[in-house]
Amino acid sequence: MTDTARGTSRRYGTRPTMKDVAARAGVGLKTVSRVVNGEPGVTPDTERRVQEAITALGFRRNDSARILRKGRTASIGLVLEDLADPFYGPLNRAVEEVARSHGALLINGSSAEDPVREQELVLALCARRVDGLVIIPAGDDHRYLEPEITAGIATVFVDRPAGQIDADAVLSDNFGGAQDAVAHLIAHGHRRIGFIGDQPRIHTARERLRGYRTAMAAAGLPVDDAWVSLGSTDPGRVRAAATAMLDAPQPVTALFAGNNRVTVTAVRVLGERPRPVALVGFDDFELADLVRPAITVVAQDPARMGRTAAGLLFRRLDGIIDPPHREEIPTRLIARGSGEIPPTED
Amino acid sequence: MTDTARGTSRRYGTRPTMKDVAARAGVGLKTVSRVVNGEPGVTPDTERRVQEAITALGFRRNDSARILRKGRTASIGLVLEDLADPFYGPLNRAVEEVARSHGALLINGSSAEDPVREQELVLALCARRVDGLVIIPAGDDHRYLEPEITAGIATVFVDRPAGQIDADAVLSDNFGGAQDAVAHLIAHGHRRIGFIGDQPRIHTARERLRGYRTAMAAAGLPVDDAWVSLGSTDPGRVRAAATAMLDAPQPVTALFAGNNRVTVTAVRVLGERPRPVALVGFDDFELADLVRPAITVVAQDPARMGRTAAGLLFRRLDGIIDPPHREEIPTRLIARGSGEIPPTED
DNA sequence: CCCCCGATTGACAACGTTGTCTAGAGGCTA
DNA sequence: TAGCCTCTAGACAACGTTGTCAATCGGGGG
Repeated sequence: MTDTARGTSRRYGTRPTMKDVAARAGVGLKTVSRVVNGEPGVTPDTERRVQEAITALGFRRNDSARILRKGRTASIGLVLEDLADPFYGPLNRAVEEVARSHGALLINGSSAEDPVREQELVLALCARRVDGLVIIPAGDDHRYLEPEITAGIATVFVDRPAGQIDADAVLSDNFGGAQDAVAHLIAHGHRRIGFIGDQPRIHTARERLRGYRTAMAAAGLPVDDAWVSLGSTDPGRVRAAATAMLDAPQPVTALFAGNNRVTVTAVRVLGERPRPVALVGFDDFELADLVRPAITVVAQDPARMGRTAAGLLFRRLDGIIDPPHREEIPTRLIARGSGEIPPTED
Repeated sequence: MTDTARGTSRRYGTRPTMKDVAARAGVGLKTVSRVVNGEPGVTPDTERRVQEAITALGFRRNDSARILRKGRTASIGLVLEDLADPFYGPLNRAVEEVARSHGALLINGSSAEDPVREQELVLALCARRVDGLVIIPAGDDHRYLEPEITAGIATVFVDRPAGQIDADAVLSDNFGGAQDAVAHLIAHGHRRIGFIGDQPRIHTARERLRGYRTAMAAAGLPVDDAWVSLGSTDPGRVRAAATAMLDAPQPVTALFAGNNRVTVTAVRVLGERPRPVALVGFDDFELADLVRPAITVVAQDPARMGRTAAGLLFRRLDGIIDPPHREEIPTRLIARGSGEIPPTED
C-alpha cells in the first residue's frame, strides 16, 4: 500500500485511520484518539473539526489495534456442545447478557461433544486473547488449559466440572435431581424403573445414574442391570434401549430419562405402546406441558447457570481472586402427569 | 513493564512473546514466526530448538497482533434476534459450521428485536474488523452499514431483507408458505380463518399476511378485519387476540399462526376450548408431532438458511463479487392433524 | 581458486492504536 | 513585568506479529 493511496483517495477495502482523520482535520494523531475516546483536554472547536473529519471519511476505530495496545479484548469465549441444542439457548443468552452488561462481546462455538474439537476451539479463543472463557466441557482432561489460566485467562466450567485441573464450576444438582425423580416414581408405586442416560464419560450422566441408584437403594429396591442403559442420545439407540426394557420378561413400569433428548425419544416410543408407562425426564423443555400425558420433569435452570457462570467469570476478571469455586444450582421437580402414572402389569 | 520481568521470570498475567521464545532458543524473531506458522526454510535442528522453547515457555501466538498485521480477522459476526430462540439454534449452528470449515470463528449477539441494539452490535463487530456479517435484522434502515460495506465487510441478511440498502439476502418463501397454509385450511372447508402474526414492521409478518390475504382472495373469501391481528408475540397479547376471534359472533373456525411463538400460545388457548378449531402454524418446532392433535405447520429450513447465507458470505470474501443477490428458500407444509380439522359451528 | 547460487537466518519496518512526555500558549499572582 | 501554573496539543514509543530485504554460509561448477 502506497502512502498516496491513503488519505486522499481511499481504495475499496481500505479504511481510513486516525492518521487520515488527523490529516484531514489538521490536528495531531493523539488529538483524534482523544476525541474518539471522549478523553478530556480538547477544545470544543477542535473536537468539532475532528468529528467532521470522522464523519466525512467514515472512520471507525480499529479495535484490533486498540486490543493489541491495551491488552484487553473485551470479549469472552463460550464453548458448548451444540449451539442448536435448545437446552443451551437460555444459557447462551444469559452469558451474553452478562457479557453485554460488562461491555464485552461473546465468541462462541460448538465442540460437538468432541474433546479434540473442544481443545482446538478453546486454544483458538486463547490465541485471540479472550479475557475469559465459559466452557461446557466435552473432554475430561483440561490440563492443556493450565498455562492459559496461569497467564490470566479466567475460566469457568458449566454443567460439567473440569477434568484434572482445579477450576471454577457451576453445576446442576444432578445427583439430588435424579434422586428426586426416582423417588417420585417410587412414591407412585413403581418398583421396576429403567434409566436411560447419556454416555458414561459425561459427568452429568454418571451423577444422575448415581442418584438413580441411591434412590432405588434407599427404597430397598434391587436394580437389574437390564434396567440401566447409558450411551449416545441418538434416537435409534434410545429407542432400542427403551424397547428392550419394556419388552423384557419382567418389564419396567416406569422410565427415568437422563436428559431432554432421551426424554423426547422416550415420549415417542411410549406413545406407540398400548400399556401406559410412567416417565420422568431430566431437563425441562418447551411444550412438555402440551404433550398428552404432559411430561413430568426435573427442571434445571440453564439461564441461571449461565448468569452464575458469567458473573463468576467477571468477578474474577475484576480481580476478586478466590480459590476455585464450585457452585451448585438446585433442580426442581415439576409433576405434570407422565410421572404420576401408576404401574400396570400386563 | 520492565524488560527484566519479561523472558526470564514471567509474572502472572504476562505471556511470553515470540521475542522471548527467540531469546530462549537463541534464534531470531522471524525464525520463531516461521516455525509457528509452518513456513519453509527452517533447518530441522533449528525447528526443534524453537519448538522446545515454545513448549517450555507455554508460548501461544497472539492473534490480536497477527490480525492487526494481516488485516484479516478470520472471524465473522452473527447478529440475531435472540440466541435463546429455538428457531435460531440450527441457523446459528449452520453458520458456525461453515465458518469453521473456512477457519473462522463466530462472534454473535442478540439484538432483542431492538434496532438500536442491532446497530450498536453490528458497529461493534465492524470495529473488531470481522471479515463478514450475517444479520437477522431488527431494524428497517441499514444505511448505517454503507461505509462498512464499501470498506469491504461482506454482509448477508437472513430471514428478513435489509432496509434502505441493496444487500445480499437469504429469505424463506414467506408469501408462498402462508398461501399454502391458508389454502390448506380452505381446502378442508374453512371459510372464516384468523391470522395472528408478528409486528407489522417485521418483513416476514407482512409477507405472511400478504400470503393469507392472497389465498383468501383466490378462493373468493372475504376477510373480516377482526380476523387479522398483528402485534407482539407476547403470550398475553396472542391469547387475547385468539380469544377475541373465537368468541366473536361469527367466530373463526381455523387459525393461521404467524410464527412458532404464536403457534405455541395458540395451542395452549385451543386446548382450553370445548369446540375443536383447526390450526396451522408457520415454522416447525420440536414435538409438534407429539401434541394432540399434532400440529400442522409450514416448515422453514433454518439450517439451510444459515448454510446458504454463510456460503454466500464466504463466496464474497473469496472475491467472487456479484451484484447483491437474493435467495429464497422454499417452505414445506407438513400435515399432522391440527390443520385437517373440519370447521365446526356452535 | 574464485564466483555464483540456493538455502537459511535475522534486522527492520509496518499494521493502527494508546500512554507518556514535552512544548507552547495564555492567564494569574506578586 | 517576571515567574508560575494550567490547559491544549502533538511527537514518539510501544503493543506482538508478519513481509521485505539483506547478510551469511556452504557447496558446486568453471
